[in-house]
Amino acid sequence: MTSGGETQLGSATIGRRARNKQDKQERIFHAAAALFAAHGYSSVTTQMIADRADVGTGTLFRYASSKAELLLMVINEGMRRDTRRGAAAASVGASPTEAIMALLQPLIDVNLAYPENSAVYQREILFGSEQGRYRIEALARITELEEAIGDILRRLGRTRRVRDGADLEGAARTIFSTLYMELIRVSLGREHAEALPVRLRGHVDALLYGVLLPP
Amino acid sequence: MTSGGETQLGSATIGRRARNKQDKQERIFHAAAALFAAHGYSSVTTQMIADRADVGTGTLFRYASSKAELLLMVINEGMRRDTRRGAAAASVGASPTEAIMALLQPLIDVNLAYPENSAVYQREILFGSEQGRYRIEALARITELEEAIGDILRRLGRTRRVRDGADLEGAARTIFSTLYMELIRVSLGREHAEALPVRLRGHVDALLYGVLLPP
DNA sequence: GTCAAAACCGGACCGTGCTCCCTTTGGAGC
DNA sequence: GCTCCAAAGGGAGCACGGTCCGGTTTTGAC
Repeated sequence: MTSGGETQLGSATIGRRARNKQDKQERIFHAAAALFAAHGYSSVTTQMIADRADVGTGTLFRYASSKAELLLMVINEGMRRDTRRGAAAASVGASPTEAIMALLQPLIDVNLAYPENSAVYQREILFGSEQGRYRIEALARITELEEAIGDILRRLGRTRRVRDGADLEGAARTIFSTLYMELIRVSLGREHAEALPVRLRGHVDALLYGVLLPP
Repeated sequence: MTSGGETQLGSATIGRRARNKQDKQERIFHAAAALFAAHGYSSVTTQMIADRADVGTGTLFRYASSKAELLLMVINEGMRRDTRRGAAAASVGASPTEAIMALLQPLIDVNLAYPENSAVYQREILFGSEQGRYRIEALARITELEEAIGDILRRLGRTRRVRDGADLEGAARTIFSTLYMELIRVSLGREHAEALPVRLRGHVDALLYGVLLPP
């Protein structure tokens, strides 16, 4: 290398240490993503991930505090990618029900594509250990989703009259809880996936009826 | 022993083997109940339970297929005891909301008394392994609860007129899902327990509005 | 009373997630 | 260029849940 050249281009001020770290982070991410997708959460061991990422197990747990966190890390990334699409679709959605459905589409898609991993994802979001940065990130995203539903309801409240004393926040939460439980039922194979959208629409419509006054 | 005496009184036809079995079952039950109540699920090891029940670990897993099943076994028993009370209260409950609240009281009580164990209970009901007799029993109880709520709604439908095309089954499910999620939130310490009844009533009232016609 | 079959028991053992602690690396100060 | 310390790495090992198999007890037929 020509003297000093490398310090000038690219990530100049980033030292070798930071680069190493980022590199490992990426290796771990890709190893985990590939293995989980190929074999499913329970069939993948942390040893396999460490080997594939070419790091020791000790190192692995320096980048994610548990096996579950590794899954959250991977799925969070996918959700971030797909969520923009959902939000965009929601903003042009004709009916409020459609808008809400559009928002939830990414969650539904993950469910269909990777049922086992998705079930673990839901489980960890609800019951995972308090600390854990990737769980916190997932929770934040969930909260956003809930608020987005609230937004839709509020927007709707400007066209249609809202019932006296109706609690829009509470309604958003009810919708969200219901959808979440339906999602879990499906990802556990206790309900057929095809019927999911229909059921969801039914739930949402009923709730809207309870909140809005007849036109 | 006097000849033949023991075969005549008490559990006559029950052989020594069956009696041993039942005895062990009870020892295991009480050991698990005491330890879980005293230290909380995660701090109890299967070894501790086996020791206290004075059986080997191999034997322990012959009576419950996993540690989680041991917890389900213990809590199911408590629920069975308390649930009658709830159902009785529900049938004399003035408003439908009150009736529903009365039904859920046992679940709420367990939540308050043993938050950690309760969280594990919910988790296992939702995500536990498919087989496992105690989980199946718990699921059955949950289903009963859901149907009891449906009953209350239907009973209500005889006094008040139901909206055209309203889906009472669906509504019962929405209510149940919402309440269940609120319960989980509390048992995870993410919401204050005191506010729970108020929130639940709010959810239920809103949904009833969506299903019923104004009087 | 004898004996074979069946049911049962329990502790040694295994796999897995995760941790502990020693080793290695990176880079700032001189 | 050398020193030195903090930070990152890594792998042997631990704890715990769960299984397996050899030995023992109970049962029922004769």
